[in-house]
Amino acid sequence: MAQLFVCQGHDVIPRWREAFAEARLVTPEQARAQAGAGDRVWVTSDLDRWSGLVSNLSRRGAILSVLSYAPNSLEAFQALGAGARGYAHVLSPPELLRQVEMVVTHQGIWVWPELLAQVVGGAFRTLGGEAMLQKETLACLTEREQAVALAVAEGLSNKAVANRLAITERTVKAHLGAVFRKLGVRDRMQLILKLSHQEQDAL
Amino acid sequence: MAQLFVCQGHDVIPRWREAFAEARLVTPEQARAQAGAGDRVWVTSDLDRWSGLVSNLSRRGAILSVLSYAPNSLEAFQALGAGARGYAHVLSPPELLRQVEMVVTHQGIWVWPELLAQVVGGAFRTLGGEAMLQKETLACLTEREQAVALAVAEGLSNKAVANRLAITERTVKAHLGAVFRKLGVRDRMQLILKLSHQEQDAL
DNA sequence: TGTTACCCTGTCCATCGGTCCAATACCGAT
DNA sequence: ATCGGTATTGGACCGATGGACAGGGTAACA
Repeated sequence: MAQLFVCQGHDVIPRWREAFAEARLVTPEQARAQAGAGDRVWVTSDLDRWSGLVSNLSRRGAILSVLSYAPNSLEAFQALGAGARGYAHVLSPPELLRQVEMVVTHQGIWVWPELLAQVVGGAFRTLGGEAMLQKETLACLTEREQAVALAVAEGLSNKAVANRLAITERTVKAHLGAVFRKLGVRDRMQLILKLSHQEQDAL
Repeated sequence: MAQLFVCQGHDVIPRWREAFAEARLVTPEQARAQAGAGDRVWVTSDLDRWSGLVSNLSRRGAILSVLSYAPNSLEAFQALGAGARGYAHVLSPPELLRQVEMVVTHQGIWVWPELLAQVVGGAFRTLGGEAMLQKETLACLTEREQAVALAVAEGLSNKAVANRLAITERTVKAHLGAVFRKLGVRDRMQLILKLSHQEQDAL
């Protein structure tokens, strides 16, 4: 469970060593070579292709946090989208870094406090809008059919939907068949498109 | 620093007491009366006006987590938008509940794992960073793989893609396999979800 | 009581989808 | 000229999917 700080060496942050005595400073290349599952890896967003590094290491099971000199919401979502679980200022005090580390090691998300409101608020508005569009097409479905349709629209397999709704896979198929018939689609792929993106349903 | 579980009493979850020995079960009214700054409050989403309760208590400094019998992205955003910091299944095992508690008390966000991708993705789209991210994901594909990926993202079957591109269905499978590998997705549904929010600008 | 709608389950079967094993050919780079 | 990447196929395997057919149960309603 190594604690790795990825940087180019041009600016070593003493706060990092204060926060984690056992921290190791490594180059991006060393990080790619050494980081494994469970390692806590900290990446500064001034590195070249930092998001690629983040997604690479996070896919390998490492726990990523991104540190930025100028935190902003877009970069925050780039970080989270790439698989990072933490996003904070690069000069955060040691106590804060330890707090971030505590959160991310427990499967949590830690975002720079000033951005948290936009993160949640903005996301909620879009989801609300999408929900309105979905409501129309879902209106003609029964409650259970809607649950199945929405689960399928998330990319789940029939087995996964059955597991989530605590019913058999066969029942999922039955509901799904009804959904296809009512919405006039042929398969789950077109259902996903219909629910996730309304405007082009000329199929 | 009380640990309060808000419920109507009709279904007391023993896991809650397993997770937190000092937990107190309270009604929504009791919660409004007793909860104060620093208290950890757990609310089930089957309560009437649960989101109002959540926003009320969170404004008073309590640390809110929402527990749902059927977690879904819309409800997750409602919860986060109302000020909750945690969102999990109501039947989560005690270890998971303690993990959530650990995260939220350290200023973190904890979201039911299956919803995390959507939470991040939905919020990212809000800020208009979608097109850039999509171009980045398509950039690592060859010209032919992009054509196949985009056709599949329209909901076409392998056979239909083969007809459009004037190649064999077998070849479509080959390209598609490469696309899955490079983009780190498991099947065509994940691919659709990854690409369905852009199109129109890559051809 | 019969009807209707919804929810749940089962079996059978044809097709589709994804991955494994190959192979051939083109083209640029070393 | 050999090597690596890309594009193109083939076959085979097996799980996932969707449709057809055939039921079970509950609840509301005339």
